[in-house]
Amino acid sequence: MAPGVNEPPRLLHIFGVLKRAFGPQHWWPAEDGAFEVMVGAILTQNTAWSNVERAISALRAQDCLSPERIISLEHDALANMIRPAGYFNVKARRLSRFCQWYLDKGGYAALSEWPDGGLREALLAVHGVGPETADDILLYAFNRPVFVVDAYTRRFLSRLGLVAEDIGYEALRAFAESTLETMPRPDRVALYNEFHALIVAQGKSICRPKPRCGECCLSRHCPVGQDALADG
DNA sequence: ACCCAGGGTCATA
DNA sequence: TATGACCATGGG
Repeated sequence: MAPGVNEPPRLLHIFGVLKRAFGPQHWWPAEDGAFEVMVGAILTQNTAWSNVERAISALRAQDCLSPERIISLEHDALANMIRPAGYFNVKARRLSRFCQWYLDKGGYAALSEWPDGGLREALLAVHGVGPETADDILLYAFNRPVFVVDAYTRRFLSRLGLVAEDIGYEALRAFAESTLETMPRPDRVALYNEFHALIVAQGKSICRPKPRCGECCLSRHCPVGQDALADG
């Protein structure tokens, strides 16, 4: 059987198992602005979300949660505000560059007109925006049908035996997306949104004691994994 | 004290 | 092309 064939039911079944186990995640809900989502996507690079929340709160408290304000700040001022998110010198530069690009391109309304692929290429061309950050922004800020791949996703799907442990980012993304391509676009956006959040939720809860043990996380020792692996 | 987190870039071989 | 170093805070 060719790779990918007959995978949609399996992935959809896994999605159902995760949803029943962890419930709705409501990540980056519409009430938060799209710009805040983008800031969060950059600040959360290799960083716990609880730390990112402190940084975003600090930005909001100083009325600096806008691209105009951010590019107007001195490096040290911005770095100090986002200090709790870690890598503050690196991320201050990345935030500034991103905001400059964002304004240069005309802001959210203008960028919303861009096609999926063109927007993704443009995001990846911004210094400090890699594949996952770009896809976070595409999915959660621009509602584009992109399956976000992160360390949890690779661990999760490889331990289920669906992909190789060392599969590359684009290959894994293509795998996850191609298997669900027949679904209507708005449904895919909603599904990818919740799917990624649920994978992170299971990764945090089940992997907590020994994240890299290779035996927890939906392998044979995990009850959720047994459900997910069962034929649905 | 140690390990990890919703990564990405850059230098080196 | 493929590793390794580096960035840095806060929680378990």
